[in-house]
Amino acid sequence: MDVSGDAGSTGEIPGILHLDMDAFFASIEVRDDSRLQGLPVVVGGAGARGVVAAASYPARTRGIRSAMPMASARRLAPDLVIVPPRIDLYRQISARVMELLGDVVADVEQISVDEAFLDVRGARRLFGPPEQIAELLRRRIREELGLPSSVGGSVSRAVAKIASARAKPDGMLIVPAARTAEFLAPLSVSVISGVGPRAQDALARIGVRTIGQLREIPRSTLTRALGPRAPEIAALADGSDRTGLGRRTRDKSLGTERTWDEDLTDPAEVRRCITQMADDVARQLRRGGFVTRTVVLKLRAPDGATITRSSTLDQPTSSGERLREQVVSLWERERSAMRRVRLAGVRATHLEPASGTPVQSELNARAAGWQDLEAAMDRALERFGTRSLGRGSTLSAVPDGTQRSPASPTSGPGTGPTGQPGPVGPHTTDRDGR
DNA sequence: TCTGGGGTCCTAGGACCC
DNA sequence: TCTGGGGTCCTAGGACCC
Repeated sequence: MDVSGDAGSTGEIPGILHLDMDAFFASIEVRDDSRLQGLPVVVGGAGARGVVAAASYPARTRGIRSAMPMASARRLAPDLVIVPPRIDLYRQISARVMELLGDVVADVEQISVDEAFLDVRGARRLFGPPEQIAELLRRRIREELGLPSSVGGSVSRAVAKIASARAKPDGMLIVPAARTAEFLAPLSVSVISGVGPRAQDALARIGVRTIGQLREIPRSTLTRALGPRAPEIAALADGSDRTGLGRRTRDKSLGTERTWDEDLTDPAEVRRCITQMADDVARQLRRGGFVTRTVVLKLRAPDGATITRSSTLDQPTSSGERLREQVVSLWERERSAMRRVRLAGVRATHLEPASGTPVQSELNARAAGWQDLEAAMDRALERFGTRSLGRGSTLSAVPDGTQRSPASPTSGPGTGPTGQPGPVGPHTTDRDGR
C-alpha cells in the first residue's frame, strides 16, 4: 500500500512527526569504529545476566533484539561483537539531536533518549509540508552527527509513532489523514504503545489480533478485556485520537539498581551496596537540583520475586546521609526474609525542585557540616571522577562501621554541569519509625 | 549462562480526618 | 449506639516503555 503522497480527502495535515534514531547506541558505536561496519554489533552487559540494550541491523537480521539475554544473542550469532555502553556519550549526542530538532521546529517533545514528537503545523510556511520537514531533519542529523534516523507522520502522535517504526531503518512514512484506518487495519495490536504482553493476551482471548479487528469489537466487550484503558485504545483504532504534544514533564523519580552475576548472600555486603547506591542517588539529586521526600528500596530474590519497601520523610532532602539512614532501616526489616539477593536498587520519588523547598530554620552544626562536605565532594567528583574520592571516616554514618569500598564508577568526569546543591532538611525522620 | 537498568503510570488497600 | 461516606496520604505491586 502506498500511504505516502497525496494529502487525503479530509484535508487535515499529518503534522505530528515522530523522529526515532535507528539502533541509537549501536549506530554510535559503529560510527566511531569503522571496523564494526556491517557486523552484528550489540551494546550491553557481557556478564552472565547481561542483556542487549541495542542491536545493529546486521545483528537484527540474525534475530537479535533489544532486551534479549546476552547468552541467547551469542547463540544466534557466535561472531557477535559486544560493546559496553557509554551512557554519558549517548546522552550528549541525544542532547545534540534535540538541539537540531529545536532549530527547525518550535514544538518538540522529547520522550526518551532517542526519540521525540514534533508538531510541524506551524513550521510549514518556512520549511514546507511535513514530508519536506522530515527529510530536512533526517538530513541534518546525518550530516552533523553521522547517524541514521527515521520519521513517521500522522494527524495523531500514536499513529506517527507506529509509522516511524515501519519506516525503519533510515526511512520516512507520512500517513495522510484519510488513509489512517487503511494503514492501521492489518497491523497487530502489539504495535500500539501501551499494549504489552498482558493486554495482547487479553485481546487475543476475545479474538482480537489486529487493529482492524479491534475496531469491530463492541465497546463493552473491549472494556471488559482492557479495563479503564479501553477508550484510549479504541480512539486510536478508529483513528480519532488527537492527543496533542504535552509539555515536557518534570522528572518524577530517579534511582539506580544493580543485578549481580552471583547472588549476594552476606547481609553486610548488601548493606554496603545499598548505602553506596543511596549516596549515588543523593548526588544525582543534587546535580539535578532536586530534593526527594520518599525513598524506595527494591530487592529481588533469586527466583525473581521482587519487593519494594518505601519510607516517606517529613522533610524533603538531597542528603546522602538521610538517604542512607532510610535505606538501611528498610533493609533491616527485610534482611531475615531475604537470604539471597539477586538485585538491589534505591530510588527517590516525589521529587521537588530544591529551590522551591523551604530550608529548615534550625540547622545544627553537624548538619551544616555534612551539607558543606557533600557539596564539596560533588564538586570534586565532577572534576576528577568518582574514583578519586571515597568517604572518609568523619562522615562514616554507616552504623556497622563497615569499611566502604571506593565509590562505583557510575559517574565519570564530564557527565554534566555542576548542579547547585539544594537546601536540605536536616531533621527528617523516618515516619513509620522503625 | 533465562531476563538489565532507567523510568512512568495505574490500582488497591489501609490509615486517618471530617 | 454500632456505623456511612468522601477525601487524602502512604505503601506495595504490577504493566508497560525504551
